[in-house]
Amino acid sequence: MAMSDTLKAISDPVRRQILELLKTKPYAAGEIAAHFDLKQATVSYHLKLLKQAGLITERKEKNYIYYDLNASVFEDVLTWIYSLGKGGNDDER
Amino acid sequence: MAMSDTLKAISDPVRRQILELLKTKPYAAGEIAAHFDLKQATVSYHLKLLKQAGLITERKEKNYIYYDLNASVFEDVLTWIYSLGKGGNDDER
DNA sequence: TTCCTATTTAGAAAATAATCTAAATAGTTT
DNA sequence: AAACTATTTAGATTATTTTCTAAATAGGAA
Repeated sequence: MAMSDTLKAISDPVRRQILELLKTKPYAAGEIAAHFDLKQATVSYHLKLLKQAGLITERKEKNYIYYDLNASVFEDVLTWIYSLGKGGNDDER
Repeated sequence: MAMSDTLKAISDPVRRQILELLKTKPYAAGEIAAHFDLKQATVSYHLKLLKQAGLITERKEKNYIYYDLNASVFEDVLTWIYSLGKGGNDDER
């Protein structure tokens, strides 16, 4: 649940795409899997990592499991990145 | 050199610590290695990845190689993270 | 030139991560 | 209950990453 998990989670392109998909609305696991050329079990594995990192939440409905984005977890990452912006570098914003 | 490389680079705790070290001033490869319980060759490998990601620059002086932080590369990452902050989430800032 | 010192590169080994197949779980519908 | 649908879990396999040892490079000092 620490920043370390967040960064690990978003270091994988598949997981980033999942987050981007969930940007607009929640999707069921199967719907998410349909977007990738991967087995459902594999996507389920990625969802588990995202969930562990706190980047998504799940909600059961019927026999579906809907996943939703939780971008608030990025706060620590943003803080860390900004902390690296010292006053000596040539061309940062 | 894309965001993908940046995120891969900072997904490793050793590399994050290296960046934190370089926050204040440039250090020679050997000085950086001294901060870790790892072989110099291993640290050199991490420096190579950070360099490839554009997160550090190098400058030769005598037979030392000084590494310096380049945090400007984070711009894309910040943009991506912010793009995930849609208007529907409960508690983001 | 020969000897140091700093660092990287090459290649192998160890550790971790991503993917697949097959089986298990769980809730729905009939 | 039995059959169906959605999804996860277990275990094996493959791929990628991290680390190490040993050798190579390169520049400075004797």
